[in-house]
Amino acid sequence: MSTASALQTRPLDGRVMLGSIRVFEGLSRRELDLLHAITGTKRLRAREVLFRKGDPGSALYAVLRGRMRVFSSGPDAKELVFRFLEAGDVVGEVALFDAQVRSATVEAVEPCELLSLQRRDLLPFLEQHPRVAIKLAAVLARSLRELSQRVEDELSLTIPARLARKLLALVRTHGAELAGGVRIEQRLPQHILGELVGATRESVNKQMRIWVGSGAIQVERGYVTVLDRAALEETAGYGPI
Amino acid sequence: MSTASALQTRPLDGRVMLGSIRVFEGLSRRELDLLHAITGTKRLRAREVLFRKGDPGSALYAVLRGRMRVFSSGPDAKELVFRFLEAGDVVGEVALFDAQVRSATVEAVEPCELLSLQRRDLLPFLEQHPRVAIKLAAVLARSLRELSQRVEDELSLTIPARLARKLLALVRTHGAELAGGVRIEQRLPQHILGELVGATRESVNKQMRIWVGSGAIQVERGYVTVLDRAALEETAGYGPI
DNA sequence: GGCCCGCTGTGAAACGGTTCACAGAAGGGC
DNA sequence: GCCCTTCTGTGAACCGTTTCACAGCGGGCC
Repeated sequence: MSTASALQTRPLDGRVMLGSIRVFEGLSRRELDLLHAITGTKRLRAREVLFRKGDPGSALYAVLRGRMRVFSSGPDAKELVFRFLEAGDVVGEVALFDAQVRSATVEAVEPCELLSLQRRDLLPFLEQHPRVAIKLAAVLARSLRELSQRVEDELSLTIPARLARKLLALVRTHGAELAGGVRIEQRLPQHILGELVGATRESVNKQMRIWVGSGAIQVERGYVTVLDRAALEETAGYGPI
Repeated sequence: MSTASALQTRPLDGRVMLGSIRVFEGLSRRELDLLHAITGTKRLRAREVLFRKGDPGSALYAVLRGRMRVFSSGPDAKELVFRFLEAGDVVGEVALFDAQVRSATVEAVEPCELLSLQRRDLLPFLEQHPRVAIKLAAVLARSLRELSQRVEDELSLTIPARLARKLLALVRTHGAELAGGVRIEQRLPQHILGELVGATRESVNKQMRIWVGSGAIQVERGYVTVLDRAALEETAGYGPI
Protein backbone atom coordinates (compact mmCIF):
# COMPACT_ATOMS: atom_id res chain seq x y z
CA MET A 1 0.00 0.00 0.00
CA SER A 2 2.83 2.40 0.78
CA THR A 3 4.19 1.37 -2.61
CA ALA A 4 0.95 2.24 -4.33
CA SER A 5 0.58 5.62 -2.72
CA ALA A 6 4.20 6.47 -3.49
CA LEU A 7 3.49 5.68 -7.10
CA GLN A 8 0.41 7.82 -7.25
CA THR A 9 2.53 10.86 -6.52
CA ARG A 10 4.69 9.91 -9.53
CA PRO A 11 8.14 10.48 -8.15
CA LEU A 12 10.58 11.61 -10.77
CA ASP A 13 13.33 9.73 -9.04
CA GLY A 14 14.10 6.62 -11.06
CA ARG A 15 15.65 4.92 -8.08
CA VAL A 16 12.49 5.17 -6.09
CA MET A 17 10.47 3.68 -8.91
CA LEU A 18 12.87 0.80 -9.25
CA GLY A 19 12.96 0.27 -5.53
CA SER A 20 9.20 -0.20 -5.55
CA ILE A 21 9.57 -3.33 -7.69
CA ARG A 22 9.69 -6.32 -5.39
CA VAL A 23 12.65 -8.05 -7.00
CA PHE A 24 14.73 -4.91 -6.66
CA GLU A 25 13.83 -4.22 -3.06
CA GLY A 26 16.71 -3.86 -0.70
CA LEU A 27 19.21 -2.63 -3.27
CA SER A 28 21.44 0.28 -2.31
CA ARG A 29 21.12 3.73 -3.87
CA ARG A 30 24.19 3.02 -5.91
CA GLU A 31 22.82 -0.25 -7.23
CA LEU A 32 19.52 1.39 -8.08
CA ASP A 33 21.42 4.06 -9.97
CA LEU A 34 23.24 1.43 -11.97
CA LEU A 35 19.99 -0.26 -12.76
CA HIS A 36 18.29 3.00 -13.55
CA ALA A 37 20.87 3.73 -16.19
CA ILE A 38 19.72 0.71 -18.17
CA THR A 39 15.95 0.95 -17.74
CA GLY A 40 13.55 2.31 -20.26
CA THR A 41 9.93 3.24 -19.70
CA LYS A 42 6.81 2.29 -21.51
CA ARG A 43 3.20 3.32 -21.36
CA LEU A 44 0.29 1.23 -22.51
CA ARG A 45 -3.32 2.12 -23.04
CA ALA A 46 -6.02 -0.21 -21.79
CA ARG A 47 -6.17 -3.34 -24.00
CA GLU A 48 -2.83 -2.62 -25.56
CA VAL A 49 -0.59 -5.64 -25.90
CA LEU A 50 2.91 -5.59 -24.42
CA PHE A 51 4.01 -8.69 -26.28
CA ARG A 52 2.45 -11.72 -27.84
CA LYS A 53 3.15 -15.38 -27.34
CA GLY A 54 5.61 -16.43 -30.01
CA ASP A 55 7.20 -13.00 -30.40
CA PRO A 56 10.94 -12.84 -30.16
CA GLY A 57 11.93 -10.57 -27.35
CA SER A 58 14.12 -10.61 -24.34
CA ALA A 59 13.23 -7.64 -22.17
CA LEU A 60 12.02 -7.90 -18.61
CA TYR A 61 9.23 -5.50 -17.65
CA ALA A 62 8.29 -4.19 -14.25
CA VAL A 63 4.83 -2.82 -13.58
CA LEU A 64 4.76 0.62 -11.98
CA ARG A 65 1.10 1.37 -12.39
CA GLY A 66 -1.98 -0.36 -13.73
CA ARG A 67 -3.07 -3.96 -14.07
CA MET A 68 -2.14 -6.40 -16.78
CA ARG A 69 -3.10 -9.93 -17.58
CA VAL A 70 -0.90 -12.76 -18.71
CA PHE A 71 -2.59 -15.30 -20.89
CA SER A 72 -1.99 -17.75 -23.62
CA SER A 73 -4.09 -17.76 -26.71
CA GLY A 74 -3.61 -20.61 -29.08
CA PRO A 75 -4.48 -20.27 -32.75
CA ASP A 76 -7.93 -21.62 -31.91
CA ALA A 77 -8.63 -18.50 -29.87
CA LYS A 78 -9.00 -20.40 -26.61
CA GLU A 79 -7.72 -18.13 -23.95
CA LEU A 80 -6.13 -19.42 -20.82
CA VAL A 81 -5.41 -16.77 -18.23
CA PHE A 82 -2.39 -17.46 -16.10
CA ARG A 83 -2.36 -14.47 -13.82
CA PHE A 84 -2.84 -10.78 -13.31
CA LEU A 85 -0.01 -8.37 -12.74
CA GLU A 86 -0.10 -5.42 -10.43
CA ALA A 87 2.26 -2.63 -9.47
CA GLY A 88 5.50 -4.11 -8.16
CA ASP A 89 5.34 -7.25 -10.30
CA VAL A 90 7.71 -8.20 -13.06
CA VAL A 91 6.91 -10.05 -16.26
CA GLY A 92 8.98 -11.50 -19.08
CA GLU A 93 11.39 -13.45 -16.88
CA VAL A 94 10.87 -16.67 -18.77
CA ALA A 95 12.18 -15.41 -22.09
CA LEU A 96 14.82 -13.42 -20.26
CA PHE A 97 16.36 -16.56 -18.87
CA ASP A 98 15.81 -19.23 -21.46
CA ALA A 99 16.21 -17.03 -24.51
CA GLN A 100 13.31 -18.36 -26.51
CA VAL A 101 10.23 -16.68 -27.88
CA ARG A 102 7.67 -15.29 -25.47
CA SER A 103 5.68 -18.04 -23.82
CA ALA A 104 2.51 -16.02 -23.24
CA THR A 105 0.76 -12.83 -24.22
CA VAL A 106 0.66 -9.86 -21.86
CA GLU A 107 -2.01 -7.22 -22.22
CA ALA A 108 -2.88 -4.10 -20.26
CA VAL A 109 -6.23 -4.25 -18.51
CA GLU A 110 -6.03 -0.60 -17.57
CA PRO A 111 -3.63 2.11 -18.63
CA CYS A 112 -0.20 1.01 -17.46
CA GLU A 113 3.23 2.38 -16.84
CA LEU A 114 6.16 0.01 -17.10
CA LEU A 115 9.89 -0.11 -16.81
CA SER A 116 11.82 -2.20 -19.30
CA LEU A 117 15.19 -3.87 -18.94
CA GLN A 118 16.91 -5.45 -21.92
CA ARG A 119 18.56 -8.82 -21.51
CA ARG A 120 21.90 -7.61 -22.87
CA ASP A 121 21.97 -4.98 -20.12
CA LEU A 122 20.32 -6.91 -17.34
CA LEU A 123 22.27 -10.16 -17.47
CA PRO A 124 25.59 -8.43 -16.82
CA PHE A 125 23.95 -6.64 -13.91
CA LEU A 126 22.70 -9.95 -12.53
CA GLU A 127 26.20 -11.38 -12.75
CA GLN A 128 27.38 -8.53 -10.58
CA HIS A 129 24.40 -8.68 -8.26
CA PRO A 130 23.58 -12.32 -7.67
CA ARG A 131 21.02 -11.57 -4.98
CA VAL A 132 18.81 -10.05 -7.67
CA ALA A 133 19.32 -13.11 -9.86
CA ILE A 134 18.28 -15.24 -6.92
CA LYS A 135 15.21 -13.09 -6.36
CA LEU A 136 14.23 -13.49 -9.98
CA ALA A 137 14.71 -17.22 -9.63
CA ALA A 138 12.40 -17.09 -6.65
CA VAL A 139 9.77 -15.35 -8.75
CA LEU A 140 10.03 -18.14 -11.30
CA ALA A 141 9.87 -20.77 -8.59
CA ARG A 142 6.73 -19.23 -7.21
CA SER A 143 5.07 -19.09 -10.62
CA LEU A 144 5.96 -22.70 -11.22
CA ARG A 145 4.49 -23.70 -7.90
CA GLU A 146 1.30 -21.79 -8.55
CA LEU A 147 0.90 -23.09 -12.06
CA SER A 148 1.41 -26.70 -11.08
CA GLN A 149 -1.06 -26.28 -8.24
CA ARG A 150 -3.51 -24.85 -10.69
CA VAL A 151 -3.05 -27.66 -13.17
CA GLU A 152 -3.66 -30.11 -10.42
CA ASP A 153 -6.79 -28.32 -9.29
CA GLU A 154 -8.07 -28.05 -12.80
CA LEU A 155 -7.60 -31.75 -13.34
CA SER A 156 -9.01 -33.11 -10.12
CA LEU A 157 -11.54 -30.54 -9.01
CA THR A 158 -14.98 -29.73 -10.33
CA ILE A 159 -15.93 -26.22 -11.35
CA PRO A 160 -17.79 -25.41 -8.14
CA ALA A 161 -14.71 -26.35 -6.10
CA ARG A 162 -12.35 -24.37 -8.31
CA LEU A 163 -14.61 -21.36 -8.25
CA ALA A 164 -14.98 -21.52 -4.49
CA ARG A 165 -11.22 -21.66 -4.09
CA LYS A 166 -10.72 -18.74 -6.40
CA LEU A 167 -13.25 -16.62 -4.57
CA LEU A 168 -11.68 -17.48 -1.23
CA ALA A 169 -8.27 -16.58 -2.61
CA LEU A 170 -9.59 -13.27 -3.88
CA VAL A 171 -11.15 -12.58 -0.51
CA ARG A 172 -7.70 -13.03 0.99
CA THR A 173 -5.94 -10.75 -1.48
CA HIS A 174 -8.58 -8.18 -2.34
CA GLY A 175 -11.20 -8.57 0.37
CA ALA A 176 -12.67 -5.68 2.31
CA GLU A 177 -14.42 -6.56 5.54
CA LEU A 178 -17.90 -5.13 5.82
CA ALA A 179 -21.12 -5.68 7.72
CA GLY A 180 -22.00 -9.35 7.37
CA GLY A 181 -19.41 -10.34 4.81
CA VAL A 182 -16.27 -9.63 2.85
CA ARG A 183 -16.50 -7.74 -0.40
CA ILE A 184 -13.98 -8.42 -3.15
CA GLU A 185 -12.78 -5.01 -4.23
CA GLN A 186 -12.32 -5.86 -7.84
CA ARG A 187 -14.52 -5.93 -10.87
CA LEU A 188 -15.24 -9.57 -11.62
CA PRO A 189 -17.48 -10.10 -14.62
CA GLN A 190 -18.40 -13.74 -14.93
CA HIS A 191 -16.43 -14.35 -18.09
CA ILE A 192 -13.26 -13.19 -16.31
CA LEU A 193 -13.99 -15.50 -13.41
CA GLY A 194 -14.44 -18.20 -16.00
CA GLU A 195 -11.00 -17.57 -17.45
CA LEU A 196 -9.50 -17.59 -13.99
CA VAL A 197 -10.85 -21.00 -13.10
CA GLY A 198 -10.85 -22.54 -16.54
CA ALA A 199 -14.57 -22.63 -17.21
CA THR A 200 -17.14 -20.98 -19.40
CA ARG A 201 -19.10 -17.97 -18.34
CA GLU A 202 -22.25 -20.05 -18.36
CA SER A 203 -20.85 -22.55 -15.91
CA VAL A 204 -19.70 -19.78 -13.61
CA ASN A 205 -23.10 -18.19 -13.80
CA LYS A 206 -24.86 -21.40 -12.93
CA GLN A 207 -22.78 -21.96 -9.81
CA MET A 208 -22.97 -18.35 -8.68
CA ARG A 209 -26.76 -18.46 -8.99
CA ILE A 210 -26.79 -21.45 -6.67
CA TRP A 211 -24.66 -19.66 -4.09
CA VAL A 212 -26.71 -16.50 -4.31
CA GLY A 213 -29.80 -18.63 -3.78
CA SER A 214 -28.33 -20.24 -0.69
CA GLY A 215 -27.12 -16.91 0.67
CA ALA A 216 -23.44 -17.82 0.51
CA ILE A 217 -22.58 -14.85 -1.67
CA GLN A 218 -24.11 -11.68 -2.95
CA VAL A 219 -23.50 -10.12 -6.33
CA GLU A 220 -24.04 -6.57 -7.47
CA ARG A 221 -22.77 -5.01 -10.66
CA GLY A 222 -19.76 -7.25 -11.09
CA TYR A 223 -18.71 -7.14 -7.47
CA VAL A 224 -18.91 -10.22 -5.30
CA THR A 225 -19.43 -10.22 -1.56
CA VAL A 226 -18.84 -13.42 0.34
CA LEU A 227 -21.39 -13.76 3.11
CA ASP A 228 -20.83 -17.33 4.24
CA ARG A 229 -17.19 -18.20 3.97
CA ALA A 230 -17.71 -21.60 5.57
CA ALA A 231 -20.12 -22.60 2.83
CA LEU A 232 -17.54 -21.83 0.16
CA GLU A 233 -14.83 -23.64 2.07
CA GLU A 234 -17.14 -26.60 2.18
CA THR A 235 -17.52 -26.84 -1.59
CA ALA A 236 -13.87 -25.91 -2.06
CA GLY A 237 -13.09 -29.24 -0.49
CA TYR A 238 -11.26 -27.71 2.44
CA GLY A 239 -13.99 -28.51 4.90
CA PRO A 240 -14.61 -32.27 4.99
CA ILE A 241 -11.64 -34.10 6.53
CA MET B 1 25.99 -39.55 -24.23
CA SER B 2 29.59 -38.93 -23.22
CA THR B 3 28.13 -37.98 -19.89
CA ALA B 4 26.32 -41.26 -19.52
CA SER B 5 29.31 -43.37 -20.37
CA ALA B 6 31.50 -41.37 -18.03
CA LEU B 7 29.05 -42.14 -15.28
CA GLN B 8 28.97 -45.82 -15.96
CA THR B 9 32.64 -46.04 -15.10
CA ARG B 10 31.79 -44.41 -11.77
CA PRO B 11 34.57 -41.93 -11.45
CA LEU B 12 35.60 -41.34 -7.88
CA ASP B 13 36.39 -37.76 -8.65
CA GLY B 14 33.65 -35.61 -7.19
CA ARG B 15 34.43 -32.78 -9.53
CA VAL B 16 33.81 -34.90 -12.56
CA MET B 17 30.47 -36.02 -11.21
CA LEU B 18 29.43 -32.44 -10.51
CA GLY B 19 30.64 -31.29 -13.89
CA SER B 20 28.32 -33.80 -15.54
CA ILE B 21 25.29 -31.96 -14.15
CA ARG B 22 24.10 -29.50 -16.74
CA VAL B 23 23.70 -26.51 -14.45
CA PHE B 24 27.25 -26.90 -13.22
CA GLU B 25 28.80 -27.29 -16.64
CA GLY B 26 31.57 -24.89 -17.46
CA LEU B 27 32.70 -24.35 -13.89
CA SER B 28 36.43 -24.34 -13.21
CA ARG B 29 38.17 -27.10 -11.26
CA ARG B 30 38.40 -24.77 -8.31
CA GLU B 31 34.71 -23.97 -8.37
CA LEU B 32 33.83 -27.62 -8.67
CA ASP B 33 36.02 -28.31 -5.66
CA LEU B 34 34.20 -25.68 -3.66
CA LEU B 35 30.91 -27.18 -4.67
CA HIS B 36 32.10 -30.68 -4.00
CA ALA B 37 32.89 -29.75 -0.44
CA ILE B 38 29.21 -29.09 0.21
CA THR B 39 27.59 -31.95 -1.71
CA GLY B 40 26.28 -35.11 -0.19
CA THR B 41 25.33 -38.29 -2.01
CA LYS B 42 22.22 -40.35 -1.90
CA ARG B 43 21.16 -43.68 -3.32
CA LEU B 44 17.62 -44.74 -3.94
CA ARG B 45 16.19 -48.12 -4.78
CA ALA B 46 13.56 -48.39 -7.49
CA ARG B 47 10.24 -46.95 -6.27
CA GLU B 48 11.86 -45.25 -3.35
CA VAL B 49 10.63 -41.71 -2.73
CA LEU B 50 13.12 -38.84 -2.57
CA PHE B 51 10.61 -36.42 -1.11
CA ARG B 52 6.90 -35.97 -1.02
CA LYS B 53 4.76 -33.01 -1.92
CA GLY B 54 4.15 -31.04 1.25
CA ASP B 55 7.36 -32.13 2.96
CA PRO B 56 9.52 -29.42 4.35
CA GLY B 57 12.93 -29.55 2.77
CA SER B 58 15.29 -27.29 1.00
CA ALA B 59 17.94 -29.40 -0.70
CA LEU B 60 18.61 -29.42 -4.40
CA TYR B 61 19.33 -32.82 -5.92
CA ALA B 62 21.24 -33.69 -9.05
CA VAL B 63 20.73 -37.01 -10.79
CA LEU B 64 23.91 -38.92 -11.53
CA ARG B 65 22.38 -42.20 -12.53
CA GLY B 66 18.93 -43.69 -12.98
CA ARG B 67 15.54 -42.27 -13.88
CA MET B 68 13.08 -40.57 -11.62
CA ARG B 69 9.62 -39.19 -12.04
CA VAL B 70 8.19 -35.98 -10.70
CA PHE B 71 4.51 -36.06 -10.01
CA SER B 72 1.86 -34.61 -7.84
CA SER B 73 -0.55 -36.80 -5.96
CA GLY B 74 -3.39 -35.06 -4.29
CA PRO B 75 -5.16 -36.68 -1.34
CA ASP B 76 -7.62 -38.19 -3.78
CA ALA B 77 -4.83 -40.31 -5.26
CA LYS B 78 -5.07 -38.72 -8.67
CA GLU B 79 -1.59 -38.68 -10.02
CA LEU B 80 -0.38 -36.07 -12.41
CA VAL B 81 3.05 -36.71 -13.86
CA PHE B 82 4.99 -33.57 -14.60
CA ARG B 83 8.19 -35.00 -16.00
CA PHE B 84 10.90 -37.60 -15.88
CA LEU B 85 14.41 -36.91 -14.69
CA GLU B 86 17.53 -38.39 -16.17
CA ALA B 87 21.24 -38.19 -15.47
CA GLY B 88 22.38 -34.59 -15.58
CA ASP B 89 19.07 -33.14 -14.41
CA VAL B 90 18.44 -31.33 -11.17
CA VAL B 91 15.31 -31.38 -9.05
CA GLY B 92 14.15 -29.50 -6.00
CA GLU B 93 14.90 -26.01 -7.34
CA VAL B 94 11.44 -24.74 -6.56
CA ALA B 95 11.65 -25.24 -2.81
CA LEU B 96 15.29 -24.16 -2.92
CA PHE B 97 14.35 -20.72 -4.14
CA ASP B 98 11.00 -19.97 -2.64
CA ALA B 99 11.54 -21.69 0.70
CA GLN B 100 8.21 -23.41 0.95
CA VAL B 101 7.25 -27.04 1.24
CA ARG B 102 7.96 -29.33 -1.68
CA SER B 103 5.59 -28.74 -4.53
CA ALA B 104 5.66 -32.26 -5.96
CA THR B 105 6.69 -35.81 -5.15
CA VAL B 106 9.85 -37.28 -6.66
CA GLU B 107 10.25 -41.03 -6.92
CA ALA B 108 12.94 -43.27 -8.35
CA VAL B 109 11.80 -45.34 -11.32
CA GLU B 110 15.03 -47.32 -11.31
CA PRO B 111 17.86 -47.46 -8.81
CA CYS B 112 19.32 -43.97 -8.67
CA GLU B 113 22.38 -42.14 -7.50
CA LEU B 114 22.05 -38.51 -6.54
CA LEU B 115 24.03 -35.60 -5.27
CA SER B 116 22.45 -33.33 -2.69
CA LEU B 117 23.11 -29.69 -1.96
CA GLN B 118 21.59 -28.00 1.06
CA ARG B 119 20.11 -24.55 0.68
CA ARG B 120 22.19 -23.10 3.54
CA ASP B 121 25.33 -24.18 1.69
CA LEU B 122 24.20 -23.61 -1.87
CA LEU B 123 22.76 -20.12 -1.61
CA PRO B 124 26.06 -18.62 -0.44
CA PHE B 125 27.75 -20.40 -3.32
CA LEU B 126 25.23 -18.94 -5.75
CA GLU B 127 25.89 -15.48 -4.38
CA GLN B 128 29.54 -15.98 -5.21
CA HIS B 129 28.84 -17.62 -8.57
CA PRO B 130 25.96 -15.79 -10.16
CA ARG B 131 26.31 -17.63 -13.46
CA VAL B 132 25.16 -20.77 -11.70
CA ALA B 133 22.25 -18.91 -10.18
CA ILE B 134 21.33 -17.72 -13.64
CA LYS B 135 21.54 -21.26 -14.99
CA LEU B 136 19.23 -22.47 -12.28
CA ALA B 137 16.85 -19.66 -13.14
CA ALA B 138 17.00 -20.85 -16.73
CA VAL B 139 16.04 -24.35 -15.60
CA LEU B 140 13.04 -22.90 -13.81
CA ALA B 141 12.14 -20.77 -16.82
CA ARG B 142 12.23 -23.82 -19.03
CA SER B 143 10.03 -25.83 -16.69
CA LEU B 144 7.56 -23.00 -16.53
CA ARG B 145 7.45 -22.77 -20.29
CA GLU B 146 6.94 -26.50 -20.67
CA LEU B 147 4.30 -26.70 -18.01
CA SER B 148 2.29 -23.82 -19.40
CA GLN B 149 2.50 -25.32 -22.85
CA ARG B 150 1.26 -28.56 -21.44
CA VAL B 151 -1.64 -26.94 -19.62
CA GLU B 152 -2.62 -25.26 -22.81
CA ASP B 153 -2.44 -28.50 -24.76
CA GLU B 154 -4.41 -30.34 -22.16
CA LEU B 155 -7.13 -27.71 -22.23
CA SER B 156 -7.49 -27.23 -25.94
CA LEU B 157 -6.47 -30.54 -27.48
CA THR B 158 -8.27 -33.86 -27.58
CA ILE B 159 -6.64 -37.03 -26.34
CA PRO B 160 -5.64 -38.30 -29.79
CA ALA B 161 -3.81 -35.02 -30.49
CA ARG B 162 -2.08 -35.00 -27.11
CA LEU B 163 -1.06 -38.61 -27.48
CA ALA B 164 0.26 -38.05 -30.98
CA ARG B 165 2.33 -35.11 -29.78
CA LYS B 166 3.71 -37.09 -26.90
CA LEU B 167 4.72 -39.98 -29.12
CA LEU B 168 6.36 -37.62 -31.59
CA ALA B 169 8.25 -35.96 -28.74
CA LEU B 170 9.39 -39.34 -27.46
CA VAL B 171 10.54 -40.26 -30.93
CA ARG B 172 12.68 -37.15 -30.90
CA THR B 173 14.21 -37.81 -27.50
CA HIS B 174 14.31 -41.59 -27.30
CA GLY B 175 13.82 -42.75 -30.85
CA ALA B 176 15.99 -45.34 -32.55
CA GLU B 177 15.82 -45.42 -36.32
CA LEU B 178 15.14 -48.86 -37.74
CA ALA B 179 13.86 -50.50 -40.90
CA GLY B 180 10.57 -48.82 -41.76
CA GLY B 181 10.10 -46.81 -38.59
CA VAL B 182 11.42 -45.33 -35.39
CA ARG B 183 11.29 -47.34 -32.23
CA ILE B 184 10.93 -45.58 -28.88
CA GLU B 185 13.57 -47.13 -26.68
CA GLN B 186 11.64 -46.93 -23.52
CA ARG B 187 9.12 -49.10 -21.79
CA LEU B 188 5.76 -47.41 -22.19
CA PRO B 189 2.89 -49.29 -20.61
CA GLN B 190 -0.38 -47.66 -21.52
CA HIS B 191 -1.15 -46.44 -18.03
CA ILE B 192 2.13 -44.49 -18.03
CA LEU B 193 1.33 -42.97 -21.39
CA GLY B 194 -1.99 -42.03 -19.88
CA GLU B 195 -0.32 -40.19 -17.03
CA LEU B 196 1.96 -38.41 -19.46
CA VAL B 197 -0.87 -37.01 -21.54
CA GLY B 198 -3.48 -36.69 -18.83
CA ALA B 199 -5.81 -39.48 -19.84
CA THR B 200 -6.96 -42.86 -18.64
CA ARG B 201 -5.34 -46.07 -19.74
CA GLU B 202 -8.53 -47.03 -21.54
CA SER B 203 -8.55 -43.90 -23.63
CA VAL B 204 -4.92 -44.42 -24.56
CA ASN B 205 -5.63 -47.99 -25.49
CA LYS B 206 -8.53 -47.03 -27.69
CA GLN B 207 -6.49 -44.53 -29.69
CA MET B 208 -3.46 -46.82 -29.98
CA ARG B 209 -5.66 -49.58 -31.35
CA ILE B 210 -6.87 -47.21 -34.02
CA TRP B 211 -3.32 -46.31 -35.00
CA VAL B 212 -2.21 -49.91 -34.99
CA GLY B 213 -5.15 -50.71 -37.23
CA SER B 214 -4.22 -47.97 -39.69
CA GLY B 215 -0.57 -48.99 -39.63
CA ALA B 216 0.66 -45.73 -38.14
CA ILE B 217 2.32 -47.43 -35.22
CA GLN B 218 3.28 -50.88 -34.05
CA VAL B 219 3.29 -52.10 -30.47
CA GLU B 220 5.07 -55.03 -28.90
CA ARG B 221 5.47 -55.73 -25.23
CA GLY B 222 5.28 -52.15 -24.07
CA TYR B 223 7.49 -50.75 -26.79
CA VAL B 224 6.07 -48.46 -29.45
CA THR B 225 7.41 -48.13 -32.97
CA VAL B 226 6.22 -45.23 -35.08
CA LEU B 227 5.83 -46.35 -38.69
CA ASP B 228 4.01 -43.41 -40.21
CA ARG B 229 5.18 -40.21 -38.64
CA ALA B 230 3.11 -38.06 -40.99
CA ALA B 231 -0.09 -39.73 -39.81
CA LEU B 232 0.70 -38.83 -36.21
CA GLU B 233 1.63 -35.29 -37.15
CA GLU B 234 -1.70 -35.05 -38.86
CA THR B 235 -3.71 -35.93 -35.75
CA ALA B 236 -1.32 -33.92 -33.59
CA GLY B 237 -2.68 -30.89 -35.37
CA TYR B 238 0.67 -29.94 -36.86
CA GLY B 239 -0.32 -30.98 -40.34
CA PRO B 240 -3.40 -29.05 -41.47
CA ILE B 241 -2.67 -25.37 -42.25
C1' DG C 1 4.26 -76.50 -13.77
C1' DG C 2 1.17 -73.71 -11.83
C1' DC C 3 -0.24 -69.37 -10.07
C1' DC C 4 -0.35 -64.64 -9.72
C1' DC C 5 0.44 -60.10 -11.30
C1' DG C 6 0.91 -56.55 -14.56
C1' DC C 7 -0.58 -55.32 -18.92
C1' DT C 8 -3.85 -55.16 -22.76
C1' DG C 9 -8.41 -55.02 -24.95
C1' DT C 10 -13.44 -53.74 -25.07
C1' DG C 11 -18.09 -52.10 -24.46
C1' DA C 12 -22.00 -49.81 -21.88
C1' DA C 13 -23.40 -46.24 -19.06
C1' DA C 14 -22.88 -42.02 -16.71
C1' DC C 15 -21.02 -37.48 -16.07
C1' DG C 16 -19.32 -32.98 -16.18
C1' DG C 17 -18.96 -29.38 -18.99
C1' DT C 18 -19.34 -26.92 -23.33
C1' DT C 19 -21.77 -25.02 -27.12
C1' DC C 20 -25.40 -22.64 -28.95
C1' DA C 21 -29.16 -19.76 -29.11
C1' DC C 22 -31.71 -16.59 -26.95
C1' DA C 23 -33.51 -12.79 -23.84
C1' DG C 24 -33.28 -9.18 -20.66
C1' DA C 25 -30.92 -5.61 -17.66
C1' DA C 26 -27.62 -1.93 -16.70
C1' DG C 27 -24.62 1.71 -17.86
C1' DG C 28 -22.06 5.06 -20.85
C1' DG C 29 -21.61 8.08 -24.66
C1' DC C 30 -23.46 11.63 -27.42
C1' DG D 1 -33.42 10.26 -24.67
C1' DC D 2 -31.71 6.74 -27.43
C1' DC D 3 -28.51 3.40 -28.93
C1' DC D 4 -24.76 0.34 -28.28
C1' DT D 5 -22.10 -2.48 -25.63
C1' DT D 6 -21.23 -5.27 -21.78
C1' DC D 7 -22.89 -8.24 -18.57
C1' DT D 8 -26.23 -11.61 -16.73
C1' DG D 9 -29.49 -15.47 -16.90
C1' DT D 10 -31.26 -19.94 -18.79
C1' DG D 11 -32.34 -24.31 -21.14
C1' DA D 12 -31.54 -28.00 -24.61
C1' DA D 13 -28.47 -30.71 -27.21
C1' DC D 14 -24.19 -32.48 -27.66
C1' DC D 15 -19.56 -34.41 -26.84
C1' DG D 16 -15.29 -36.22 -25.17
C1' DT D 17 -13.83 -38.68 -21.52
C1' DT D 18 -14.15 -41.37 -17.44
C1' DT D 19 -15.83 -45.11 -14.82
C1' DC D 20 -16.85 -49.69 -14.27
C1' DA D 21 -16.90 -54.34 -15.22
C1' DC D 22 -15.05 -57.85 -17.47
C1' DA D 23 -11.92 -61.08 -20.31
C1' DG D 24 -7.62 -62.65 -22.02
C1' DC D 25 -2.72 -62.99 -22.32
C1' DG D 26 2.19 -63.54 -21.03
C1' DG D 27 6.11 -63.70 -18.03
C1' DG D 28 8.35 -64.27 -13.77
C1' DC D 29 8.60 -66.45 -9.36
C1' DC D 30 8.58 -70.37 -6.21
